[in-house]
Amino acid sequence: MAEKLTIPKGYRKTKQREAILEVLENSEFPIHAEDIYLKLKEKGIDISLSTIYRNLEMLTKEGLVVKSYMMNEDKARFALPDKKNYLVCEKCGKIVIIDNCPFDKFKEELIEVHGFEITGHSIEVYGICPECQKKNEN
Amino acid sequence: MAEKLTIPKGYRKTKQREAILEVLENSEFPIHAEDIYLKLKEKGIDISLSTIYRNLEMLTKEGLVVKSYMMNEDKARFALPDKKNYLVCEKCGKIVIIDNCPFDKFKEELIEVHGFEITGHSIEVYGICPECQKKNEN
DNA sequence: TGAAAAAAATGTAATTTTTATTATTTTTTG
DNA sequence: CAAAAAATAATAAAAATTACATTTTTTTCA
Repeated sequence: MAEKLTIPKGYRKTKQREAILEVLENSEFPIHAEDIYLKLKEKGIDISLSTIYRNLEMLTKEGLVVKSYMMNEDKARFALPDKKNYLVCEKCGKIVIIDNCPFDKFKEELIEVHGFEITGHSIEVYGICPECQKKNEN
Repeated sequence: MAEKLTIPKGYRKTKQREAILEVLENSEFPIHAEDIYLKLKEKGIDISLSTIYRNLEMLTKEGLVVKSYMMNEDKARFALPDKKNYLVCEKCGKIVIIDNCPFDKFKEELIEVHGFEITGHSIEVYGICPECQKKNEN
């Protein structure tokens, strides 16, 4: 469970906004706008999909949320920044977060070679998870 | 300039298919389906957008092409696999390919920790390119 | 506390990207 | 060259996202 996030300064605290953040906090991996919509529906919170999109856009701009796309999917996923590097199983679709991100070790090298001032990154790795490997052994 | 690609076995050789591959070969970085459409229009090659999408889907499935999404864009980009790791400038949008991909060094570590059989990956790094850094010094 | 003003939320419609469909054309093969 | 298979173009349809006009909620401050 992640620590409690707060709505960025200059934005109002609303039920919907807090509810969206809560779903993202409790999610293990990047999810679609519609997943948030359905999760809130389940909880009895009535919210419109466009409100979710609008808030996700704001949260992304403010840096609280990271937007990403998964291989062969045509819709965006959203997650807190600590969940932006992940492994995806090509067979079952399982997503596993890479939490000790290997990236930092390369950062210096990249800065040197390309001169970029690096502000962020995202890594997606695809493959076959241990469970699906076992299934294929039959 | 990359080496000449061939249409995968079991598929027919058509003008359109070859033209799409040529555009991808000559492209420095991942591009949109519509970019391909416009480039071919320029060259006087008449092709329909759906043909481009259909072929990109096939080429992606066959592993000749990699599909990716860029930060804050809602449409897919396509490129040959050697161009799938890149730096994006947040200011001017410039894209620079990372060609000596640092990823391989971590592969072993990831396999050990998560047990995945890794088949591929893509890395997007965002930041500010040297030129935009200079502009901001004013 | 209670308007008035400001900001945010809503539902719907519109837009954009991508896919499916179908009739036609092109390529392959013998 | 003719038949069969595959690919294409054009169009329509579907899916994801954004824009718009209006309503609701929150804030402000007298």
